[in-house]
Amino acid sequence: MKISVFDDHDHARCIACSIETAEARAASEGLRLTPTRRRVLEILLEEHRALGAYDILERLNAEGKRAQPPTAYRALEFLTRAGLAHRVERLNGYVACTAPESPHAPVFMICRKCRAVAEAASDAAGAAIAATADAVDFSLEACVIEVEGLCGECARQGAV
Amino acid sequence: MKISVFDDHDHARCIACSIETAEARAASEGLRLTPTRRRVLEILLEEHRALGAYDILERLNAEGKRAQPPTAYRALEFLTRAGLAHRVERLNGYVACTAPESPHAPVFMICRKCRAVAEAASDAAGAAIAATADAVDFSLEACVIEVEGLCGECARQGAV
DNA sequence: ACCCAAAGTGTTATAAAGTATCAATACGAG
DNA sequence: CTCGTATTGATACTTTATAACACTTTGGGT
Repeated sequence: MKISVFDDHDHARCIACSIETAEARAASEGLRLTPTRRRVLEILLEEHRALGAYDILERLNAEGKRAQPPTAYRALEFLTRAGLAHRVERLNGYVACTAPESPHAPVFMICRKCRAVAEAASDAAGAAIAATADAVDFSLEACVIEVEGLCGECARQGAV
Repeated sequence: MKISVFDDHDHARCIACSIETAEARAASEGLRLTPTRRRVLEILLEEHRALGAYDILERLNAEGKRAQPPTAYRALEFLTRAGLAHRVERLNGYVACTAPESPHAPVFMICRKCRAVAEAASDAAGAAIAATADAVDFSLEACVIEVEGLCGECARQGAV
């Protein structure tokens, strides 16, 4: 298995596909993918990196808006609730979801050198954690798994 | 298995034991457990809850100090590097480590009602995540696993 | 005992991240 | 059309975190 985010891939297609899914979801589930929300999703999709709310804000404002912090936070909250984006706790940032069709407990792989963030899935990890929660009588509602290290590319380049 | 943090337990002993371990580690590994650092560890040990740096600061200053933010952050950084405390990303907070003897990849169970934070361990989850990282050619260095939900007590009380 | 370098602390200032509030507006079900 | 709800705009503020620099303590070498 290779994880495309860390390598070259058809990024235009990657974006188009996500937007398409978002629109389909919006149509079928009554979500309101307003212009700002849609634009924020596009901005997130432009990079496989976590962007902070203020990064988003900067980019919105570079396009002529006069947006204030709540604008970014509201759009990001909408997107995360809709499963179209995820918050990366470790980075106080957000990434577009790369598998918005299906609900899932994502595992993020954060390269500390190139800052790329890849979304993987690990049913085994999810199951193990569910079992642990169960064993200690804890009723699990949400799960954050974030891994930090080096992506293959950076590791081969002998990153410090 | 029961997780003591969510239930009654001999907390005084729990604190004493951790401080003792910290001192032993300091002696054997050349760590400098200075008065402020030690006091911060004690403060963290007082509750099985995540405290923010500014909570710590407040408590230090309630005791007559005139500490500024960097004082708290420095002590917390020392403690986390030494493995005596952990940062809980989800809460922007810190908890004392409940198993400071051995290095480990902790799993935090965060009760969203009573705010208690329990530290569990799941070798299976760690192994699954390591396998996932390996599969995508990612070289893992650190791993954050944080679970949110309800502890048994709060769940039984019919928490919302 | 004395000096030095490294580690630790105090202090000031500021950056970065996130939220409360309220007025104005757009939207869509009836 | 119109009423109620969701969304947006705008102002101000809180919380979290760090940079920078001077000063102090500590422990090893001589």
